[in-house]
Amino acid sequence: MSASPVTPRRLAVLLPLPLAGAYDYALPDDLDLAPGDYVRVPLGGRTLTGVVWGEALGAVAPAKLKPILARLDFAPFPALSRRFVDWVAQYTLSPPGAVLKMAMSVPDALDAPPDQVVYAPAPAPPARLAWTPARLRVQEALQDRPPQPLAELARLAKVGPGVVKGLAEAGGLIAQRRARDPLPGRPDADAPGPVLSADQQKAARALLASQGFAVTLLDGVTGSGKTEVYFEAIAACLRQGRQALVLLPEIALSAQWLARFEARFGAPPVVWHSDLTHAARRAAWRATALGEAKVVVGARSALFLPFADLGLLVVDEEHEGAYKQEEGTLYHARDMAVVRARLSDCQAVLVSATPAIETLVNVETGRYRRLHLPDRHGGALLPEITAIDLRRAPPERGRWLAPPLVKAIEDCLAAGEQALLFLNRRGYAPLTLCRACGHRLQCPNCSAWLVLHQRIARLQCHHCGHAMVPPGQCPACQAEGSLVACGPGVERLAEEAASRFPKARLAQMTSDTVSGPKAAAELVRRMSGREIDLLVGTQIIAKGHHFPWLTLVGVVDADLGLEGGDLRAGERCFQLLSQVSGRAGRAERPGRVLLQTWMPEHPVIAALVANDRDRFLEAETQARREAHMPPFGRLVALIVSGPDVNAVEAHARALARAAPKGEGIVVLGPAPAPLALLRGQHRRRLLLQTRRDLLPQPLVRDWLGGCKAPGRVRVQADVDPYSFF
DNA sequence: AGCACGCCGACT
DNA sequence: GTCGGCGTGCTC
Repeated sequence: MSASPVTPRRLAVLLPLPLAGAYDYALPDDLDLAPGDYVRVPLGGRTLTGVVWGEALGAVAPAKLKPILARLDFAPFPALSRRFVDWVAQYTLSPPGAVLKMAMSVPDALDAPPDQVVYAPAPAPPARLAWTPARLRVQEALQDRPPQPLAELARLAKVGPGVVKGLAEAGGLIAQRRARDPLPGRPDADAPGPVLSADQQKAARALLASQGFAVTLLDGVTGSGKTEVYFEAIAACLRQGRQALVLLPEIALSAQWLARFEARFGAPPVVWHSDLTHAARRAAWRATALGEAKVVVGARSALFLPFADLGLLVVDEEHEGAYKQEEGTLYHARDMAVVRARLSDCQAVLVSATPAIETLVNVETGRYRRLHLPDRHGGALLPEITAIDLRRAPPERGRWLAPPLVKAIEDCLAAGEQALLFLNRRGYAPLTLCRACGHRLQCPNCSAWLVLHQRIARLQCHHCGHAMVPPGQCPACQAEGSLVACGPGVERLAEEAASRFPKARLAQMTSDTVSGPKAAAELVRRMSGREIDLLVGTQIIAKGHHFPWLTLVGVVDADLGLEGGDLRAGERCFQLLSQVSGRAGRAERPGRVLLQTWMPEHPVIAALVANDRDRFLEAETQARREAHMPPFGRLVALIVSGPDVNAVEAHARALARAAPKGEGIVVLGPAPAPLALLRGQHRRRLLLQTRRDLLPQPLVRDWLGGCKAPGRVRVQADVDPYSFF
């Protein structure tokens, strides 16, 4: 008779996988573990790294239980980060492991970093070594420098990496190993920075007065110097020895922001975004987890870094739609940043010239505090905004610039100043149709038209990336040469501008022509240096660049964002056009903005022209209040998708029949989602609308739990949907 | 997320 | 008659 088996101690381990929850593992006697410890555990046939999440749930049969294999020697996953992961998971209705995966996004970050290989000149190179010109340049580059890593040495010597490797193999260089470089400098809170205006100082003092959790909206027009104000909050955080996080919507394009940061703090921050090299990601992740990174600036995913001691969060351009993650775990980084600040008991600063309605309502109800920077720093004037009524002054046929705008550009260029034309539409033409039969070229995988990109001679779908060479004949009626491009995109606009203003130096700026931070910085440099007279571009020119000689902004289709009937269409359009308008006249030269519109009386256009943001926002807020729309009510969208239309439709109807009912609960749909076909998936949408004081998550959990989807149908819940796609 | 198990087409 | 396509389901 053997002794009765001792029940092993169990722990819950969360794995960075979209599993329903943490899994239980047996704790071997020789391991001493605490919540937060990184551990290696078996799962299926493989071994994975997870995080000890707490005591086991104990529901799993003992026979299934596997042992924890080892503890990893690294700073534990912080308790606050664990609470944050759990909070985000329950709020967004996503598996906690999927949220943990965002926090553990660098697979080998926990291993000791490998040594760096650097090259030094060999003290006694072989006599018969062939000293080619390239090899001599390598030798020269090392003349009065310490040993260099491969890529850096090749760059300095202006040779390919192969030359360096070849020279090392031939015995001309010796490879040495050394610990990887620590971070490049530390931001210094007391470095001599720019002098603040009286308004800026007042706002900065108010920011610094706050202790513990608080949310502050830093509200001021473009150019009012908000960045320098929150830099002072960062300085205060640095003096306390804590870490600060700044979220930017488009980190890849923010060279100007980085330059300002370095000018204030004397060293760069740690940056975090999806385009980092693996080594840089890993270094940034480790430095953040170990508390060495004092200031991190990043895109929304930086929110999930395992900060050792986070003492401040800043969300710049807080109204930006880019903060809403639209794939995988659906979350809004601005809202989650506020949650993260509450967990850290620290301050969150939301920054915008055109705050989101949600944020302004939080100010009105006293949940957030507002600091207002009224004037443009340096006394520059706000631009004068005028609508051009296209019904009264239409452009000629086949042209898109109305006569008053053409005249304004001519005057601007004649005065030696710069102009900007804004059209938020990539490519040459948004629609191609057959003159003979009326057939429209549509994407085979999505319910969207194919957009003609003439520069690369392709028809492209902007939703799934499908591309084809423009056909010579109509695919429907085979008529030869009958296809015509309808409507303007930036490429076509640039074509018209080139023919109307042949002497102007013209440049295009779209996500198609500007591929990455270097190209963007180069274009900004040419614009600043007045090597460009007329810039034509989409969204990306709206971002906070400062061009002193830019005095005219022409918005070619101000109505573009207003169609679609989406909840936030008006607000988004107002924000975008305000931002674009803010490009004009930021120095001593006053700016002008001309908006081409078919509906000058529309509230959005009227508010822009009257420069009356508050009136617009009040009207918009009132409309939301009356419709019980966010932030006066809560929304959860359910997207039902799958390859088979009938199965999708049937399950969407089944969900509608099983919808939660009750006071303050409304379920709309199913309706075809705005893109009823996306990447070959048919989509239907349901919308749950609840009163603000009702939590929709438990309702949705029960709803979906009691209405299982058949195999080939997926249901994705989107809490607080932002765009309605 | 990976990996295995499981039913229908073109090959030795 | 088998090799293999990836659809479905499980992993403590």
